[in-house]
Amino acid sequence: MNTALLLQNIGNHVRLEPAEADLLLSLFQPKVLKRKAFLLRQGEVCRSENFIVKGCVKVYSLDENGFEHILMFGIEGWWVGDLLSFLTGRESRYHIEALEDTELLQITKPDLDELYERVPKMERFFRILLQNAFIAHMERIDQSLSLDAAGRYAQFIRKYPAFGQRIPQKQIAAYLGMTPVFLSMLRKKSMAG
Amino acid sequence: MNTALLLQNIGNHVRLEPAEADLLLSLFQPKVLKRKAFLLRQGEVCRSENFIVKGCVKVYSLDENGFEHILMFGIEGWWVGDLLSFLTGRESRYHIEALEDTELLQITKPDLDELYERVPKMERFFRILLQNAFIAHMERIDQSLSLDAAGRYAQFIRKYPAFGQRIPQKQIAAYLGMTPVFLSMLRKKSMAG
DNA sequence: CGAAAAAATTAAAGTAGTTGAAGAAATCAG
DNA sequence: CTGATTTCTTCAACTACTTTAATTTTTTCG
Repeated sequence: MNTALLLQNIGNHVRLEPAEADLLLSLFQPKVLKRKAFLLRQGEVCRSENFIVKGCVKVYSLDENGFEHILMFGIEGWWVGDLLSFLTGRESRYHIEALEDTELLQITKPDLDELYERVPKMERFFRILLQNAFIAHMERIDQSLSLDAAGRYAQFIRKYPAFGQRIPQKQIAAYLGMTPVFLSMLRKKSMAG
Repeated sequence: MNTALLLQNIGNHVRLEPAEADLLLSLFQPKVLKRKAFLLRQGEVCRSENFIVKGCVKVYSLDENGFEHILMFGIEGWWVGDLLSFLTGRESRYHIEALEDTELLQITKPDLDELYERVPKMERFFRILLQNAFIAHMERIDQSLSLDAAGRYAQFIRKYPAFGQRIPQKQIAAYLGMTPVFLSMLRKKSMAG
């Protein structure tokens, strides 16, 4: 599996010695998911943090009517998991499912703790990761409060142009908080206007 | 100013030696805000992380129509700021304004960096803080996707019963993403039902 | 490739939430 | 304490978005 992408991702924020990089890689396990396979199911405990080497996943909850609400997508170079479950050992509320055949590198909590012990600067790396995720979530909340459906779609396409191509509209609607029918109507309108 | 609350808040997550606690307190500055005074304005750089000793603030953005969208409230024992601006030095998109007369303890970025150097376990403390904030935001996004206005209000009251007493309905509406008029109508209906 | 499943489009009817306006109640500042 | 300001309530008209359902287009995978 392509471990270079992981090292490059980490290298964006902290500088690792070769020996540290070797140690780090030894603590990650590769995992392959077929399209529609689950990395995590609601009710399970999330036992790993997961770096996406290839492919695409969605993190979502299911409400009592069986509707999906997508919290995030992840593609190559992104990290996914359920942090609350991972850290506390509680059951996750979320499903994580592959939208395409996907390759991951996984690290378990004991191994991550060992990594923090032996390569303390990795604590900094994960703090930065978390900061970025936090900021992205804050912006998303702001947008969900300030923008109507058309505005949220426009922002989404501007911010993640690649996703527009790659992810079915139905899923994008479940991420943006609108029905696929309405999204289709918006797109038609914006073509015309 | 009541510094015990800050030490207690930190003590929930990391154990400090007396000397470390003294050093830490020496790096925080007290600040007092009158009701309606600003801790931060849109366009300014957020120069401090702020621990609320007493009082209540709101973090909000203003849209082009002049409507407020509240990202979070903060009361005694909470931390507020604009992390993106604080970390990157970019201009903030948010206002932070006191809803009541408020007392804060502030730490600047240089002083926080010094604190990390001299008391490394504080890096862990802020990571935990960030994790909790991240998880709370994730839950809020999930709710904004899954719940209608009535459900969001019910959840808010359940999760933050104190806020229901203390914060004007108008502001709660701006936090929950609905109009004050509609919130008033919901409340009337739920009294009856 | 070809049959079957999933996704996208369109249209019409329905509903949750908004807007504007006006009076009543609560809170604030001098 | 009092006048001024802000907040809350109520109502009726309006609109952004949903729902249902039928048809077409695209994608999947054996």
